[in-house]
Amino acid sequence: MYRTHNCGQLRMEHIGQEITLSGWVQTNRDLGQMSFVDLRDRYGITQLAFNVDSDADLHEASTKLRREYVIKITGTVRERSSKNSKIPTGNIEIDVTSLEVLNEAKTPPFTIENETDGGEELRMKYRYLDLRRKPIQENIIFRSSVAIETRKYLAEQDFIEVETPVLIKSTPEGARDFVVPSRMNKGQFYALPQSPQTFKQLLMVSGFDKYFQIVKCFRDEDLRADRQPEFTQIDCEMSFVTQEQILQTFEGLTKHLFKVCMDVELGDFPRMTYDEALQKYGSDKPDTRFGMEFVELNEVAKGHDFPVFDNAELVVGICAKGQADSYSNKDIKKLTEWVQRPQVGAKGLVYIKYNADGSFKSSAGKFYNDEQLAAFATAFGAEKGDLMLILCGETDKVRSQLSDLRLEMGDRMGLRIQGEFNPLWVVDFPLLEWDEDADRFHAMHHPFTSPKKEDIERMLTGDHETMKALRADAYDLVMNGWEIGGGSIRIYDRALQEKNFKLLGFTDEEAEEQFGFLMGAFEYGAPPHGGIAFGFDRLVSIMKGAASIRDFMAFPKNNQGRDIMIDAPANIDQTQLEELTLKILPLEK
RNA sequence: GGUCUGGUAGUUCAGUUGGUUAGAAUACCUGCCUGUCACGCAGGGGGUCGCGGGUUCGAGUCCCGUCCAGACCGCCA
Repeated sequence: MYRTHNCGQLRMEHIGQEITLSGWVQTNRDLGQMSFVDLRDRYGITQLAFNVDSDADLHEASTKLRREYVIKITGTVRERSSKNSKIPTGNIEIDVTSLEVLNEAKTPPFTIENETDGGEELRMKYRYLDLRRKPIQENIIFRSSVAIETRKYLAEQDFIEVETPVLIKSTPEGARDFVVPSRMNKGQFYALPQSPQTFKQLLMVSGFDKYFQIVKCFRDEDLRADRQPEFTQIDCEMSFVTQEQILQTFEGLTKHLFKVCMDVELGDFPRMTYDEALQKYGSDKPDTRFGMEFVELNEVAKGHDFPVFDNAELVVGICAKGQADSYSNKDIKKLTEWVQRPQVGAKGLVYIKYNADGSFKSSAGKFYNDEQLAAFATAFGAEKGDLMLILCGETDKVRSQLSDLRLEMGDRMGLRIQGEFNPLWVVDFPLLEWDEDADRFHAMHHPFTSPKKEDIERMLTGDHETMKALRADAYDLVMNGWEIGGGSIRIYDRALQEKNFKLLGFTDEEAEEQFGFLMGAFEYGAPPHGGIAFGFDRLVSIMKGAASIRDFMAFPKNNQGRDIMIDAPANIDQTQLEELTLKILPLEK
């Protein structure tokens, strides 16, 4: 037998018992006549004690133990003479009577400790060693608990978990597909799903009523800290439901997960329309842990011969409470340069300081007297000591730029507090988005999203401008500035789906070829239905306050989409290529 | 496709205006040490300064190219 207990288990109540433990050597402290070895497994660390007086050979053997050796020991639990309050097993130690080295280990390339000295790349190459580290193990174990609780919660609500296929068909809409060549059907390709969207809708047609799946999805796009080419979704679909019922169900799931996995009680989630989110925060995924809401200033700003404002479509700003004194001219200059970086892209930044003595100072002071600057302050609701920051330009662009600035100021002012969770539902998304470059509409959510009931008639008959104004029962769950998930009420009528494809630039033939199976299914009694999908990796990392999802995936890929541990992707040999009737073209230089 | 930052000992990093034999910490090895728990003390080994080219009497340092990594923009219905 390898073990009677694990390394995190033994306490004072076990004193006197003979036990067997197996695990990894964390450290070895050799004091000459005696030595202490920390034995580690995923449950904890237990101290092993060896003494030359009780067994000289055994003590000698213990000094030969190196980091990460796998050993098995038998011994007696005894009280420590000097206790260690830092670890749960710190009151006891094992008086070892037998020691077996199960496997030796090379010196690891980085230290396997909570605070490792290893860099990102090295840790990824030796991910199996990185995963021995407690913080990473805790992340993976936490992820598992969230998955298990999700299944429990949804199963209790009569959801059925159905696996949908991974080898499916490529469609040009949306993200790039990963494709898989077919050997039996030469020259043809499967695609890996970007989501199980059409299959879950077909399951609704089949009458499964409430479906969920914790499922891998694939997108062949560039990576980010929060974006991986393969990722996991909690994917759901329900029949005979309203948007309200879906929101209730998944607000319930979210609250349950925070309660059970985090012991955090979330209050009811506020609702905000898409338009309101953009107007107040310049983003459809606002971080509502802090206010600093946008104030639109066209009325006070325009008509004072300040051409920058006069020529702008929208003048809009934020008020940074109490920051007037914190920003010198030099700081303002730096902040201006910050908003002018290409990532933000603002042309400039206008500030108004409402000084403690009641005076005003502004970069636009030439154009506005104190009374007019006071009108700005009134619009902002600013008080003495506040710093007003104003951008202007095209509405869409300036909102996005000010959103970046707002988040930056939130960071600087310490308003984006770790461990605070502010969820909200953003609702009433537009159905379609006009793409100037492609000269056609894009689906804001996806092409299966239904317009709101009251908009259906307008969609079937309306003109171009009408289409831009169509709203959908589409919704996102947002938390702390991150989109956790999104969904919609779907189209379940063939004619409406055909109309939608047409608006999105599909010919009838393309629509039939790519999604004929779905529209065909709509003709055989499709129920009204809708659903939602949560980004599981993101949800888990947000719950733990981490920015990167990689630490919550056992084996993530790097920036270039490579798995540097197994060195994938890789070439395949000529035989495989021939079997698949594939030929690799020379790479362009 | 683009922007920025970085690449020096096993590892994390420092390295001044271009100038002697490239350093620190940690890890590793050896010795000493009977209550350590980031044990301590003494000693030791360890370097293609990512790679290629150039400037120079002389390059870790400057220039050009290239590779790799990370963050971001584009992209992600």
